[in-house]
Amino acid sequence: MRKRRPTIIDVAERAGVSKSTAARALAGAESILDETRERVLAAAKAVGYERNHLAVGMRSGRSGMLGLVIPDITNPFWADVARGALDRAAEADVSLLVFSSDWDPAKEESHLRALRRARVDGAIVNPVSDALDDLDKFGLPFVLIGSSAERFADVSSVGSDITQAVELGLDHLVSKGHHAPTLIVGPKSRLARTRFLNAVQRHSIKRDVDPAQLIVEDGEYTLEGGRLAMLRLLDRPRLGHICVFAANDMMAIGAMMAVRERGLRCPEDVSILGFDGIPSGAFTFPGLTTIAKPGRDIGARAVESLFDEIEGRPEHGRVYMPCRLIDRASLADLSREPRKLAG
Amino acid sequence: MRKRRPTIIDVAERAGVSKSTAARALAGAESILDETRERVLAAAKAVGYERNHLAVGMRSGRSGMLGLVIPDITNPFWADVARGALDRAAEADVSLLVFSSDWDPAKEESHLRALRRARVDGAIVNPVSDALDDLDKFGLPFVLIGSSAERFADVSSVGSDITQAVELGLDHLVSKGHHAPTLIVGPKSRLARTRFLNAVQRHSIKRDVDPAQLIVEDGEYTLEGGRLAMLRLLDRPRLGHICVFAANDMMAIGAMMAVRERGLRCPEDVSILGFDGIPSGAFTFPGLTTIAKPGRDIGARAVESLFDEIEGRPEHGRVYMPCRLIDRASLADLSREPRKLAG
DNA sequence: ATAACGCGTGGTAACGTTCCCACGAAGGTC
DNA sequence: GACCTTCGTGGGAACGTTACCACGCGTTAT
Repeated sequence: MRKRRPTIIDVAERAGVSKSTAARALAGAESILDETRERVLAAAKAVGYERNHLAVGMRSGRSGMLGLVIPDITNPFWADVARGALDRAAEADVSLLVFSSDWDPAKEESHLRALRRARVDGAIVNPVSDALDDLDKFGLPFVLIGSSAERFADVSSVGSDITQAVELGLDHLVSKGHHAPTLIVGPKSRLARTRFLNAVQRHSIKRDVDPAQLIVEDGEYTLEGGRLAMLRLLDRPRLGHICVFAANDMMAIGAMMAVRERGLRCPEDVSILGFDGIPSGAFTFPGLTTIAKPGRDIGARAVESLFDEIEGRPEHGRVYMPCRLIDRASLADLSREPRKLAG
Repeated sequence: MRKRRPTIIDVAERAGVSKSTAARALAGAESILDETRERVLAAAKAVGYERNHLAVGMRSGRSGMLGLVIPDITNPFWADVARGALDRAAEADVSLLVFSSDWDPAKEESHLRALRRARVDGAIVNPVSDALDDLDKFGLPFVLIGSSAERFADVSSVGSDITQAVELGLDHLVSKGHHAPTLIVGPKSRLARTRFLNAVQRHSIKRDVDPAQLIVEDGEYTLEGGRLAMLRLLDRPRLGHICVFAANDMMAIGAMMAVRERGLRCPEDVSILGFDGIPSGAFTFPGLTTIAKPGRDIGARAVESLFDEIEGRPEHGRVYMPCRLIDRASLADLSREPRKLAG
């Protein structure tokens, strides 16, 4: 038997004032007698009053809720993004409605509609569907996350700084004596592949290495995709120590497994650099050296951009957050002890 | 410039009926002329009408939203739980407000209050604070998750079946020739430790092994905790192959690292069985054999129990979901090839 | 002395929905 | 033909909040 929740009218009656006055006191307005305010506040505490956000949202047009639509909360990167968004939202006393789209355009659209029905004040989305080009007509302030956001011209977005990340990785590789890494990248259709490849090529030119001499293997962005790509790579004629820069930690770990499968050793025979910074990289043997995307910061920043968007401060910009290197043990140091090349 | 969203009145006007009739048509009531209904539906589609859930919630007292408060969405187990809850809720066209408590009672309480203000219909919580004993007075239907839920007598809860899980693990150990595993468990204060220990002891007696002869090490539920415990274990006088049953995958992986650190090998010198089923276990070398908790099922089931609770079908039960064994490579098979014991 | 003003407060409408009641027309029963 | 029922529809209230306007009182300026 759940009893009725106290409303502002209950508070007003108990304090012996009108509900307008009670509302003013609760809202902390200034044109009110101190004594009255205190009486109202005391009454509110006494009856256990708690503001009904549904009613507030209805009256003010602001629900105090934000939507978050990401592919899979189970994926460590997206969990990290969610965590950042959650924390930043909680700070601002805003609730987050979370949905997982599973990379399924149909689910994405249905979740977006659910968000609109729930009257969220705005939404943070990792867009999977191209069909969202009518995003501005959707009637919601949006902030997009990820490189796929670049398809949408006029919408704010937050992502990781691929260029900086690749530069960081390549510089680190050079410092360890690896000058022209083999690349394991994603499938042809994906925008992220192009972004990654472009960044590597641009940086290679700066370092005076011909991008054309870079070996590239591709595969799905999965453990198996990385494993298969590595296996193909190991089937090629070899000329000594192999250094692999994978576009994704899962692929990097898959590559590591392929190396072991072939009776080779990492980092002695093959050096591997990953990209993502998933926690699992700390548990592989050897530990995976990788470039970590700032998932948490991205999530937090997305919430902030969304606030701007909602307040009508449309800076409409793309924000790229810097990545950082996690140096573990999957890279051989060829610079110090120039070992004899196997092959 | 965002324009006003169409309301049911806009629909009614366009269809040339009253808003009552429009509401009836939209709700799919039966006492209405087919022709009228179709006219209203067409009008709704034409103006792009979408029901305002805030208003519905306010009128009906049901917001169509559920709360989920878990320690950390970044923790793979909790992410899995969240995913299950998210999917089940989406199926029922219900939205989920997600919060992370970070094992902090203050945050937990503040989030719970936020949930109440948002007028969610119910909440799923992994209780961290003991101070929640006035849970029934809180004014929200609750379903609790995890073994800590047992402190609360009259509240429904969902968790994993520790007894069954331990039995599964112990049986598997026996089938591989390990009869009295060493236990690495959590710190003394934790309820989960007792549950785990009890289950092991009960099952040992059934198998005619004296629980008193079981070696127990404890530590924090972390990588480092497991590593330290294993190190202590390896410092003891050894008598051959060591078999470890860790109460937690992170500890198991930490133990694996300690083994490598001491120049020993897993599974040749030390067998390790984990408990949790986190994805990282697939990437260790060797792959971690472990018992997987059904996080996703737990989340889904919690949502279902919460629906029951809300509908006033208070079965008020504890549900224990079965775990399953993931057999990878961290266990030596002592039964087939009885190897010479090192020591 | 009167007008003008500021302050604290109360009354009321509005947000969008659903539910209950009432009304008119049509059909059936005596 | 007068009554009752059924059906389709319209009118209005209510959910809890906030914004706006108006009122009465005391103070200050003319």
